[in-house]
Amino acid sequence: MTTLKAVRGTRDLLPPETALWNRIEATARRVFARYNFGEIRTPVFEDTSLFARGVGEETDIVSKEMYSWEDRARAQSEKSQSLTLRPENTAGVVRAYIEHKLGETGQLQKLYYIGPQFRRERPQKGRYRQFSQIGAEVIGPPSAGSESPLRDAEVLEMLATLLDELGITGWQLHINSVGSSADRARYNDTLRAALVPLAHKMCADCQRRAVTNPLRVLDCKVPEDQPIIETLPKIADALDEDSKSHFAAVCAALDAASVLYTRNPRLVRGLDYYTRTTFEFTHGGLGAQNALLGGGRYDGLSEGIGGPKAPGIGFAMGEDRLVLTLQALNQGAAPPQVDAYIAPLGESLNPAALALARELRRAGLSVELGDGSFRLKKSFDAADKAARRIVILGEDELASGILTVKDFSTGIQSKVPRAELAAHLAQPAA
RNA sequence: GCGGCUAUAGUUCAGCGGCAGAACGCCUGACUGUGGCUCAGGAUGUCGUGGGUUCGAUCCCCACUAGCCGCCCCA
Repeated sequence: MTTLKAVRGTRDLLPPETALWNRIEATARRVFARYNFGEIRTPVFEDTSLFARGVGEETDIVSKEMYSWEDRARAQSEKSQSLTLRPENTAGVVRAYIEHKLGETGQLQKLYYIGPQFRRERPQKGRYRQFSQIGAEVIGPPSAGSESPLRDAEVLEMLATLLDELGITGWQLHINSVGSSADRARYNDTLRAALVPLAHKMCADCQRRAVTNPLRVLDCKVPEDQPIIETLPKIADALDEDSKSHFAAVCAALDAASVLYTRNPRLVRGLDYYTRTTFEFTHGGLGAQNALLGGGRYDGLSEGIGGPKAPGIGFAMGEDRLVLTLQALNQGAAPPQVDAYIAPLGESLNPAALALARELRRAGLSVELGDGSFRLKKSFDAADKAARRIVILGEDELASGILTVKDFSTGIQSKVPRAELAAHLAQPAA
């Protein structure tokens, strides 16, 4: 019989790494709360058409990376339905915004989520088929200020703060504006036309991109192509006046808040719904997956899936990549040390050891419980790895109520009355 | 989906067409209630899975699976 394994592109997270995941999530929740975001939890699967209409039929995500299946009809009268594991969470959040008529509140909605997403891609380090994203959306009717460049800048400033508080040093923020969807379509045509006489001088990938996806030519990393790319029309020149001034206002607000960024006129994102501001936080040391998070404004998404006008801006950060980055920065989780390790001497002391452990744990201490069958030497060995102090519980200690405690950091051994034990163990190690 | 590299002990990895190896970790003892250092001893395992070549395959060949790197694309 073949042994079962986690399926391709999925994996188990084990201690102590899970402690790092919890720290990241706790930090994100703490920062989001300071900016008055509330948590939203949407279903892990949705109607397939939500993603087809929201993310874009022609995107790679929708055309070849979704986990979709036909949910069978239970009765003759019931139609079967195509369902899909969510490949990203923005479409689900906007669907919920529409479904619950959150626009009718007249208030700006500030929502964050943390959870698994699914894409059927070739797995690589930092790219899994089930991956976790931490994201947030600011969305609402225009009267609530949802189109204001201040919202863009606030989200970016929040992200800079979040990365700082996570302990990620050396991040870079790249921002750009892709304009309205009309601007974008017009620029796409301009670029395609401009590439016609140039493409044959470029790399094979670019020759293909020039036809299939001209915007991607801007991302080319081949050194020989760079001079040609420099001569191509800039998207900034294709923007209408509103988009230009909006982008200028975003930059001005970032300057005022001293958030460092780079204007990157080549930054184009892969999802169809992005308009105006797009951005990406990157970090070296992630290989080809150098993006920690990405996002942008999506002023037409709600209407695109049948909702009211509800401009918004949001981002999604790859939690797996935050973990990799923090580990690379030597901020991975160390095995935890409990306050005390209780070593009963002899199996007859085991019941008394449990009673003592219960007493200490109820006092709020973290306690590891050994076993009376261990020789004391073995208990010391285990205790030294797991705990700051060892508490020895033998016949003498049980009878006298005076316990033997040794502090591993100082090597000092002392006798502590049971009534004072919890307080003694609560003291920080010397 | 395409191309390249890889798969051997719990972990990181050597290795060779003829008995399966090291380091670290683990277990036992020296030391009957005292860890870290030291010393002595011990167990590590379907050599990824299936087929082929061969007297004989962990090694060579093929397929599959998985991981890593790159491409596409993206968090």
